Amino acid sequence: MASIKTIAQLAGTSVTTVSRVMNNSGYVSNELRANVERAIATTNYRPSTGARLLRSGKSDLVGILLPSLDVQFFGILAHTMEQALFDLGYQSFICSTAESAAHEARYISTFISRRVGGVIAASAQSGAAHFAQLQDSAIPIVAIDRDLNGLESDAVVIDHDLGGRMMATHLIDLGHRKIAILGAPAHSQSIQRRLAGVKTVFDQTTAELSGVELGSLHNFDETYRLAKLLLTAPDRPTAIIGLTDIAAIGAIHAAHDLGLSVPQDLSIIGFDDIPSAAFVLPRLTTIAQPIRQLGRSAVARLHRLMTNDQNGVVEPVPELQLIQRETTAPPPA
Amino acid sequence: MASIKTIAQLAGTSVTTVSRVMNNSGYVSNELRANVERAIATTNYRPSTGARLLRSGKSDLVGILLPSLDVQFFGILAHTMEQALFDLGYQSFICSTAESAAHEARYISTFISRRVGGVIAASAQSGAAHFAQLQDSAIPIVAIDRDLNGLESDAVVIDHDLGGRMMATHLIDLGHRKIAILGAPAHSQSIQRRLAGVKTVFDQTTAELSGVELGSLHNFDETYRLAKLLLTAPDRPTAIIGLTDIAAIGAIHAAHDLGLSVPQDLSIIGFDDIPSAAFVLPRLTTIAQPIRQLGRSAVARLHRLMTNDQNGVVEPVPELQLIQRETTAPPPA
DNA sequence: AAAATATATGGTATCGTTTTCATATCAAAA
DNA sequence: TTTTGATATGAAAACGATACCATATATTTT
Repeated sequence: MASIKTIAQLAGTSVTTVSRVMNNSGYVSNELRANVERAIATTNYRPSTGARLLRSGKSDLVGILLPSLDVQFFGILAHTMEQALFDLGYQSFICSTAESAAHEARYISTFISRRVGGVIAASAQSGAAHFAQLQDSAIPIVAIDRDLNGLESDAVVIDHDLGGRMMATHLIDLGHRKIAILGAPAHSQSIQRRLAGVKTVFDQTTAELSGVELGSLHNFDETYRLAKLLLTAPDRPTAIIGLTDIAAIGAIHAAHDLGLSVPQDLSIIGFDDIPSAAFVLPRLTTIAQPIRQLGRSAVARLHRLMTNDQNGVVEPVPELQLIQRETTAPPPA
Repeated sequence: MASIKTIAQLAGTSVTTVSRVMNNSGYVSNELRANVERAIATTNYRPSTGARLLRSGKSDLVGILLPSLDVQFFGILAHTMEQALFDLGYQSFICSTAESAAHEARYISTFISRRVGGVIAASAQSGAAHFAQLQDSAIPIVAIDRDLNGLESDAVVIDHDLGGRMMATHLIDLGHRKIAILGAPAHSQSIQRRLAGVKTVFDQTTAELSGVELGSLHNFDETYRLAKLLLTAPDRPTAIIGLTDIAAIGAIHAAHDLGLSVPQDLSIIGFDDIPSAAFVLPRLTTIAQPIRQLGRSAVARLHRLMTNDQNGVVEPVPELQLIQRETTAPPPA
């Protein structure tokens, strides 16, 4: 592989000059500059990031830690953040932990090894021990979607509790009095917060919580199964709150297969507004998380931390929005 | 930041010994090993990947180049490949080009700078000029989903032409004679190949191609609009071939909004089998791409190239499968 | 007892960059 | 004519790690 020495020889000059050409620093005559550029072009030489980092100590790499990429929510998040970082001149190092603590630990180790300049993380793990290492290494961290337990750090998190209240309020306002809750994964911080929000509302009204089913796995099959449980119980609810869109979609299918019409016999509301929410028929009423704004906001915060920029506006945490589509209506008379 | 020297001092030994402890090579007494390990633990020191690479020349980094991550197909692909690479001990450097040639060029430059050991790429661009640079740098490349134009390289690509034939055959076997085609994005290599496959079948039967609409953007709104065009034309087709699931879902919605029942009035078939395909009601009949197998197969090939392993079985290119769900039936009498 | 081998440790060159320092020429200012 | 500053160039040190070489002692084999 060609190195800066190769280029220097080819251009008949010193490595110092080559470095100057590449970094546009100092003085270089037009002649030598041309020679160097020609040499670079013919060898398609690229300076080694490793050596560069080693010498200069400056890193433009940002670690992005997500629980997965095949869940669309995180796919969109990763995509948005990488675009935003790219535009700011950073490189993204995207990692998917597959919800495993071991993977997460290994990746954080890698972040330190690669001397990343900053980290954006949505940790699946409750313990934040690994993240303390980052903090000890003076690497700025921004938490996204869920905050890092017991770690003081910047966090870009939507108000899940409010989201829960919005779902409950919408259904109660429509006249529902027997409402069930369905969600997954039970261990997730955001799920628990939405659940808490929902319960807050119930505590203040006469509406009845007619069942809660929380699955451990966040997928269609699991939520579909639990939805059937909810819908075949005695004194069936007139509405279901899906703590995620996947759960709500599972409920739609369960209702469909049980011969129930949505929203005539049963109202269903979801949370997230993933693309599939608009694809199902009837189209799902849901609370939209501003995923892309969330990502951009996290990037902006990290950028501020990395550049030590004190001034400038603090980006507001993006707001939730009720997207009223076709799966909610007043309860049957 | 702590370096190997810091550890050596702390442990009262030389950098050589520290290196030996970290790499489990050579001889180290239990006492010194313990000292070193203690020093590492207290500083949470991690060896610099850059320096390591510089000295040893060995890279465990694999570049993954994809057109996007917010399209679920690529999200799943990225996720699977990263898991497979992780298990083999590689690090993944996932990049999303946002379908832009400029991004792609910059990323390939980055790959060379970071001295990646190999690349897996689904290029959005037709010109493969950038990839030639990789090849010149002796970096092994595996193309996935679409092959690299004019570049001799290993490719893991499903048989899109066959996929097209499977869709057409299924509908014709059901008795359809007036069939329209809907797809996007028009410039995509895979879309064109599926289209060609469909047409092959039409050339050999009396079935009539009653319309072809190709959008430039691959999203719901665009395909929904085109589907309406197809369905409001005189002599409406009895079936629509969606070249992607998104297109097929657009068609389902168009039919629904036009008061047509699927599959009684109109049959619809898709391609990909993304999760949403099973979420829509009626559930979409489609040709499943074995996305995860595709990813694993690409990783296996790259691994073989990187280790120069000649023996071992060559992974078969994964096969397509017709998933018969609820959107296809014989045409109305 | 001598030779060979296993165990243990450290010094130093080296990888590819950037940075600092040194030096030289030339033009403009004093 | 001497000073000053801009322009131009290169030699050498440094970054953090590994690899090679040298050295020393302990243990085993001849």
